[in-house]
Amino acid sequence: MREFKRKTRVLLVDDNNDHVKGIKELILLETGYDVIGSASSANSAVNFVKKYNPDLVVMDINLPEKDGLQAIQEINRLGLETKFLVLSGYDDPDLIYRAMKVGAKGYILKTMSSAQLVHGMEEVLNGKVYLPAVLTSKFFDYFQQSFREESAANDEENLLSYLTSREEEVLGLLTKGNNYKGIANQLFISETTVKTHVNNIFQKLQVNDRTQAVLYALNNGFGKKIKAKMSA
Amino acid sequence: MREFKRKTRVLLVDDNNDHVKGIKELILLETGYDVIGSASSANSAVNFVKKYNPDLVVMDINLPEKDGLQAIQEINRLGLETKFLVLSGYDDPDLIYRAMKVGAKGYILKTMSSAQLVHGMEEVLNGKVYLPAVLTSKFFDYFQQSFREESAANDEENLLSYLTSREEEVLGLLTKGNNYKGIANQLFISETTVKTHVNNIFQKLQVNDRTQAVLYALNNGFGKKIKAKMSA
DNA sequence: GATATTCTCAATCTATAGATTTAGTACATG
DNA sequence: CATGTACTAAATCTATAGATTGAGAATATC
Repeated sequence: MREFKRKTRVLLVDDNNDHVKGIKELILLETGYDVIGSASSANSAVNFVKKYNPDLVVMDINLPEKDGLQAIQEINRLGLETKFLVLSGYDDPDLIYRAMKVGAKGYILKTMSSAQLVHGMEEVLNGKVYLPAVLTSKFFDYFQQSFREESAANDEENLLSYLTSREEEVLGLLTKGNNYKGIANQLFISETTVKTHVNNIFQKLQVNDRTQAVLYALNNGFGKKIKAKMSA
Repeated sequence: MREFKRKTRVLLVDDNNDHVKGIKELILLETGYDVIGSASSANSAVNFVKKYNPDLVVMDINLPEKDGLQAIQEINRLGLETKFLVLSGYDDPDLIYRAMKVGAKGYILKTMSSAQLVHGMEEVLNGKVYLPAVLTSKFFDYFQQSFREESAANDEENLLSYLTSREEEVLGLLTKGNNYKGIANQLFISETTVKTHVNNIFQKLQVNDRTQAVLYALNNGFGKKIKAKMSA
């Protein structure tokens, strides 16, 4: 049986033409890869993928106008098998987190070696996630921090705990976008009573209007429950 | 200056006594480690940490009654510097995800080599996250899946995309709880102009008031966009 | 150079939100 | 049974939100 492997079709996305050239040359040194195009904006990247369905997109995420993460998200919604390897100049935990969140399969820095880039491409194409150890640590710093803050916010002094059950009920309807009349109808009480409750809620949450009350509620775990699962 | 490095104090948590013995012997083969105790339940692990404040906890998460993840969470709330390396028999993406979520710094399988265990311990103690490539992939499978489901619901036609950049700016301030006056002051425009923008926002988002607009924004990914940074 | 969009603002009007005071009922607790 | 709290409600008032119309300036598009 003859060895006949279709070349991997790659799209490069970067708004800097020199970068595109450099990376392209680098990739073409490897057998098995074809750079079938390049794009310098998120929109053109999306259009290119729609037309030519590359196997892999190597992309910078710092693009003019719309950023690369949005492009990844849009393309992923198309339901294709496109893999994304982010090639970024930044190692912010926040950026890494958001890239992985929207569905990137790998993230490497422009300062990393070309061997690492090629290795990352291979891993990603094999269905794995490629995130160098340094970046993995940064990702988890951010990931775990977000949960620490969440549980810290729930602790401390949560003003929501001072609400009576009726007030909680009213606040719940506020967070659904109801006005006084809507709440009154749903709770079978008068509009003035609702106003009284809402005013008391404002006092307790130390806010001035319903929008702030709703924001306080959402930011402080109102309505959130811990889903406890049994472990194996 | 004399080389004098304090030994790393390790707590082992596993409900199987044979496992504890085996791991303990393994660790003690390494210089620099002291196994200062072992626990066979989540509660006794928590109590042990409170009393003896180990540097590292190597733990199985499959424990009777309360599971190891809860123990990690409880201990992390104490505000100590305790590092956790999960040593599990299972490689479920869900388990890995939850372990990392509650603050584990590493996760390795019992089937992995002792060299890998020791390496993981070192990495974790150095403040890094240790997650073997196979498990990293599993973690991200789960992680990304959870967002795919979320964005599938939010997607379809996102009305936020019809907003002009100025309207986005105004909506951003609305989601901070500002009233007309506050927005006008911050954008250096008149209050009536703000009202015009807000009205246009309502039209485009098909809502009736600011609370609904804010809720729509928050539920449809507003603000989850990249804060554009200058590229190198 | 005509057209469309965006951003700006005023003026005016109505509707709703929010503040405040007072008060009746119910219920629990000491 | 006196006291405190939660829930209900009315009345009244002010402040803010929101709808609508019209219009000038800037910029981009064709």
